[in-house]
Amino acid sequence: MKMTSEDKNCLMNSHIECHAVLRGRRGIATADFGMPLSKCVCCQLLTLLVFAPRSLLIIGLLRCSKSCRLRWTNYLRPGIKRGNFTDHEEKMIIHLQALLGNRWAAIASYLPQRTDNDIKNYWNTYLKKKLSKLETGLDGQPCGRGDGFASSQPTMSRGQWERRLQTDIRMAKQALSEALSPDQKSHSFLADDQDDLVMLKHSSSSGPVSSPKPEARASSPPSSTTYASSTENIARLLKSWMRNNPAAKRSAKTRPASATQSTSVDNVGTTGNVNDSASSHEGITTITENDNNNDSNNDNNGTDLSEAFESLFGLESFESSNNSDFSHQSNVSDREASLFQDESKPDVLGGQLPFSLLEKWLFDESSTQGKDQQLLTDMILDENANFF
DNA sequence: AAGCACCGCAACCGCCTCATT
DNA sequence: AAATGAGGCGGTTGCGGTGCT
Repeated sequence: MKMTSEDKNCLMNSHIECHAVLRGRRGIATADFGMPLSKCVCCQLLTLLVFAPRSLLIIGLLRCSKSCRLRWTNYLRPGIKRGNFTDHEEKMIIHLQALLGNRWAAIASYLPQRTDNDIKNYWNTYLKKKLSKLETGLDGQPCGRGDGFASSQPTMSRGQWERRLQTDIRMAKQALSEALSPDQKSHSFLADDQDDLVMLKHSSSSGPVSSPKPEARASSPPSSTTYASSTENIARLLKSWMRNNPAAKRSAKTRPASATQSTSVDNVGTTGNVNDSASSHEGITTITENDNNNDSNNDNNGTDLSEAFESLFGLESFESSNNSDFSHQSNVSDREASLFQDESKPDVLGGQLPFSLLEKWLFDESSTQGKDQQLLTDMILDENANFF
């Protein structure tokens, strides 16, 4: 029932804002902190605060701890930015939504000043309509990514849809073959890629969770692999980007080498047939040494992939920089967890978020080198090319 | 000015997972 | 191992503001 000094500081720092916001809104009041029974220093509203570990309960205001926490995280927490989404943020949301589906918390983790609720609202009230308008387009024909990215399939006959799908697969196959030809990737991997790229292209508002035509992805296991597929997409595409971006490579290589080994999410296929030796957890796979060898045998992919993931994990490292003495073993599981499962919010109090590799990858549109990246950009943006 | 429709967004709800007892 | 509670998350609701007629 004790309040840490950090909690106090957070609440204190936001007190004025809290008060301004809360006053007159459903009778919630802020209070003078530290005293079980106190008055708000501004409005003198009598408020009883009981602080519990990681939560606060405002008695007498008919607020449960859950409500209070929610309000804090979504509204009162210092550093939160509301409204006025920038173009950059808008693009981030659109791209990430296409990749991750409606995993707002995950998306929000890449937009440190935004809450998942805010992003969700923005998507539902604005972006979805905007994209929907776009896709129904000038010619009045749906262009295929519903609900924003439109599973507008209902307006498309099955035959049309299948033809389109086949075209997409062909295109993806060709592009991937070109992109991956130096690597001599295995056939199964390639097939998996095609699948995912098609999924990317057709992902709907509910994202990969509800592929427009489940039967078209007959090789896919049930929905449990959905997120795996998404993170895998990011991993794979990041890998490509890393391979074609020397600057990114250099950046990745500046990180401690101990963390570069034996981490990958590259092998949880939607088909689930890529690496039997891999163990997965919520779509996150810890690749075995054998798998790593396989990767490293394929050109320098293993190294690059590790670097890519190290960089990805670096997204979280700023958040837990004081945990940098993790053992190698704990690095693997912890980092995976923090990246794809925990998806915890970066500490917005702690200062500037470094421009993440993922962001760079998402927006490095000016770069023309590398077919992979071009492919990626094309795949994601082609149908929204005129959108921005 | 009044009525209405629409929109944005904070809050709520229910489900799930995880930690603790 | 089972029960319980807290937190996280995504979907939905409803209130208040705004613009139009």
